[in-house]
Amino acid sequence: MAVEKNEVSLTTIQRLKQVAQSEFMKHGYAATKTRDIAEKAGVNLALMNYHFRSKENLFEIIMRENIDKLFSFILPTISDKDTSLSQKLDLLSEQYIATIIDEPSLPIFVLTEIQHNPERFGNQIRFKSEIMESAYLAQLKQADPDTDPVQHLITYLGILLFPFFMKPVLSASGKVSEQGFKASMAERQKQAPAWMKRILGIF
Amino acid sequence: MAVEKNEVSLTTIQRLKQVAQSEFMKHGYAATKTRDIAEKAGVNLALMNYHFRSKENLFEIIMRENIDKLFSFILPTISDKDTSLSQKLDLLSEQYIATIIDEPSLPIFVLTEIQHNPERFGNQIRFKSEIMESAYLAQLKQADPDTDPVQHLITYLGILLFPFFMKPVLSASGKVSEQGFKASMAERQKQAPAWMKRILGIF
DNA sequence: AATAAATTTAAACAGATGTTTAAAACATTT
DNA sequence: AAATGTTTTAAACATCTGTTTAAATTTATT
Repeated sequence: MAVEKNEVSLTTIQRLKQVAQSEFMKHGYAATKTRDIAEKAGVNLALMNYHFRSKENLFEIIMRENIDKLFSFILPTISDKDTSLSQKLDLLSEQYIATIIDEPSLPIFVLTEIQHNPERFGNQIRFKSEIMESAYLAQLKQADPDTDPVQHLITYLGILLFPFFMKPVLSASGKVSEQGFKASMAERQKQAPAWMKRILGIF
Repeated sequence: MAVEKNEVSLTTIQRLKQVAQSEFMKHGYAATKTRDIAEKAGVNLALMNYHFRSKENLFEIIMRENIDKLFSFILPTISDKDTSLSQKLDLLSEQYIATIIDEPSLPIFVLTEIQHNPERFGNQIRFKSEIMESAYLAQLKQADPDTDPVQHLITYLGILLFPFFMKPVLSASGKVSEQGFKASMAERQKQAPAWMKRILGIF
């Protein structure tokens, strides 16, 4: 009995999760060391296993949250039957870039780890029902009946997310600063919907 | 003296490189074990170090080749001053998708490892001179003077490459087969230039 | 054929790394 | 205050993993 979720244990668990999230994102699962997580969280090494059983289990918890952050959070927007396609494109651009801008390595992290372990994480994306049968997809199909709407969905995701994949390249080549990247993403946030509307031929 | 590059050592080295390439692409650098490479190449463990000095050195060789495969191979196309922007967009779509279709995990692999080790690999992309001063970029600027041409470059790369990033997600969700993916990429190969031309407002 | 060089092998090394153990410290309940 | 449960710690364990060594084998040179 005794404690359910007291102050101390919560902050310990949260510190571990925070540091784990940061380390996993920076180095990927395999290159992240439990000792680094413990050290940077300022807790004893064995505490990680006490609270999370194993590195793998901790990782799975983190992954679940990040997959949600990358895919599931847009479900309300794309499922809304009361907004037009044009409005959805505006909203998606705004929401996606605003969400990812502060965690720019999230997309590449999630997609990399899904690729390294497809059987484990692939099915966590509620792709079939919620996305495939969304109003968004139907509206894409209506706007361009000749093209598989999934292709347009991928294209728009690419327009919104691909710059985050290229960020390390741009940064390392000394071509773009942190400031400059954020500015260019703010600009893209405004232009992306218009670009997609031109592709779809809607105005 | 003696041997320079005889039959046997070449095939051993090539087998090691082939397997290393495949293993690094599947699991990433950190999760790839030297023992796996040796075993799958059918050579003794120590031979890898004899021929390549270290796992890291072998990886760097592989990476150099893959960065070229992802970025440098388009330099002739984008530098050509005798082709129009429209022609370049056609060529890029054709070349990029044809090159990557047989190695679909190449883009995510390269960009992930650049992110994990930006100082080492980031500067290997000849971004400044060859790309920034290319005819392609000038023509993008001319077509849309109000937008940073680098942004259009990134957008088009996203349209062409992002589906490869999504492939594990689509596959794992059981929504798309290997066959289906290739077919959709063939379709995209045809449509992508038209989409980009609509974004740029050229016809 | 004899010698030298290059390649391959089996075995071991050294350090890293995820995890466990057993005890201590701390908090809660009775 | 004693007893019970929870959290934290230091240390050790067991395995994995990149690399090296020294000898054997194969290939090339003279």
